[in-house]
Amino acid sequence: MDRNIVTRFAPSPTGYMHIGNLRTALYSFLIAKHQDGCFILRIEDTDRERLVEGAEDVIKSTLATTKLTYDEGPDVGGEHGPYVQSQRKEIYMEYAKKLVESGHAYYCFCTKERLEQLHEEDATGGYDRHCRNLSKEEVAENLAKGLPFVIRQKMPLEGRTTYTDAVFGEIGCDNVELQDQILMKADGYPTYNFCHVIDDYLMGVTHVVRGSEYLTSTPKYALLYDSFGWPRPIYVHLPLLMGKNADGSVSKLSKRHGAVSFQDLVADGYLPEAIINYIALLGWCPKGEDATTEFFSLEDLKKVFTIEAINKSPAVFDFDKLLWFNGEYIKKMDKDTYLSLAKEFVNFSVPSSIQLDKLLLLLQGRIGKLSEIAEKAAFFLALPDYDKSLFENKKNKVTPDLALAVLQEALPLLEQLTVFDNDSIYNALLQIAEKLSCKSGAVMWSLRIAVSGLAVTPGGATEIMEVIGKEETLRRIGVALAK
RNA sequence: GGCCCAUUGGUCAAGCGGUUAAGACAUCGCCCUCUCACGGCGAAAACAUGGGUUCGAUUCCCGUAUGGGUCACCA
Repeated sequence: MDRNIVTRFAPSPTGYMHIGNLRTALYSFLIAKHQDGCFILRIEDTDRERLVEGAEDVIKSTLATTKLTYDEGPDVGGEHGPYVQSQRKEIYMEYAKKLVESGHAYYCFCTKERLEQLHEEDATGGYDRHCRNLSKEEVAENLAKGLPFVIRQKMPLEGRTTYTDAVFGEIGCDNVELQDQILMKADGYPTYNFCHVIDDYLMGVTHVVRGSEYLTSTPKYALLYDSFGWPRPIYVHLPLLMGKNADGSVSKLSKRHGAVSFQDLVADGYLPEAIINYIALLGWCPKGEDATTEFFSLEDLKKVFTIEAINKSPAVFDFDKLLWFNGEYIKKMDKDTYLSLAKEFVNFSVPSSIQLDKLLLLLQGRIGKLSEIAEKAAFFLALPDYDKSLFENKKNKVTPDLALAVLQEALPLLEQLTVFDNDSIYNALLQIAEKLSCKSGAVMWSLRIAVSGLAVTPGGATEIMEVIGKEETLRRIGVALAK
C-alpha cells in the first residue's frame, strides 16, 4: 500500500448502510486498491441532531463483512486522524477563520427567523447576503456581544467555475447561481460543504469518489480549494442508483423501494459476495473481452476495475437479477459452508425423523435466497391438504385410477425396504412401472404427489421419501389412498 | 422554475464513424429429466426525436422531447 492514490469512504452514521452507499464505498475502495493505494474510512457526524446510537458500528461491520478493509480509520488509526469529524471540531473553525481573514468567507448574524421569512417572500431567492459586507467593527461588536453566528462562503458574483470530473467530464456553473453557503453552523460544527473539503485536503485524498448528486455542488467545493490555494483533487462522481416505483417511474433508490440496506438484504438471505458482485456491475462494466464476464470476486474487481469504465447514466436496481446472482453463489458454495449458513435460516422446528441436511442440500440448487428455505421446506414437515385431482397429469398419462393402482403397489414394496435411501427406493419403484406397464414418470408423479401434496416440489419423489423417512412416507401414501 | 446530467430491448449493459448492434437477468418455446428446478438449445425484444458534419452515423455537434439530480445551520 502506498499513498500515490488515496480515496475515502465518508458516510454519516445513519444507523443503516444504504446499498447505494455501499456501492460508493466499493468503488472508492476499488479505485484505490487497483493501484495498491490507500483507502480511508471517515465518519461524518457533524449533524448533532441526527446522531444515531451504534450507527458507526453498522458501518464498520458492513465494511468488515464485505471485506472492504480500510487502511486508515476510526478504529485502525493512521497519521491523519482523528477520523471522526466531531473530534476535529477545532480544526474546522481554525480554517474557517483563515478564510474570513483572506476575504473568502464572512460572519453572518442573521437569525433563522429572518431566513425563514426570506424564504417565504421568495422561495427560490436564497440568502440575500445581508451580512456579506458588514464592517470589521460591526462584526467585532456583534462577536463581543456574544451574538450567535455562522460563517458563510463568499462566492464570486460573476464569472463561471468549472472543474473536470473523471467520469462526467467538464462540469461548470455560473457563479451567480452559487449561494453564499454556510461553512460553520451556529452550534460551532461545520457543514458537510466545508469539513469534507478540509478533511480531504488534510488527509491527502487524491480522488473524491461520491454519488452524482454532488455533481452540481462541486464547483463550490472547488472554489474552497482555490481559496486556500490548495490543488483540487480528482473528482469521480458515480451514476445514481435508482429504484423502480409502483407506477413504473424511477427515482433515487430509497427505503420505499423495499429492503435497500445491506443488513436488510443479508437478513433476507443474500450473501455479501453476491451483493458486492451485483452492485459492482451497476454503473460499471469491464472493458474489452471481459465485458461478457459477470462473476467477479473482490480480488478480481481490484484487478480489472478502472475509472474509465464507469458509466454516466443512472442504473435501476433490479432485485430479480440480484436474486439470480445470489442463487448462483449459493449453488457454488461448498456443502458444509452452505449447511451451516442455511441452518441459521431454519426458524422452524424439525422432527427428528426428518433428515435435515439432505433436505437443505436438496434446496441448495433451488433457492435464490436463504430465507426461501422455510416456505420451500414446509411440505416436508407437514403434508399440505390437497385435492386428488392433483394426481391427474397429461404428460405422464396419469389418471386418478392409475395413481391409485401405483400407490397400492408401492405400499408393500416400500414397506419391505430395509435400506431407505434414494437409490433403493428408486430401484424398487421401477418394478411398478413394469408391472403396470406404464412410464416410470407416471409412477413417480403419483408418488410425489402422495408424499408432497404439491404439484411443484424441490426434488423428485424418491428424494423426498428419503428425507421424510420410511414411516412418514408410508403414512402419507396411506392418506392418499384414503382420498 | 433556474442550473446541471443522462438517453442502446422491461432491467443491467458491450459498442468508442462502416457490426447480421454482443452478453446477462426477466419473459416465452423446445429438449433432457422421477415433477418443478438445474442444465442445453432457441425465440421475441433496443440505438428517444429532428436537424446538421461526413462517402457513411448508434457512435461527433446543435435543437427538441423524456427521465433524473440539485437549489438546507442534511450529508
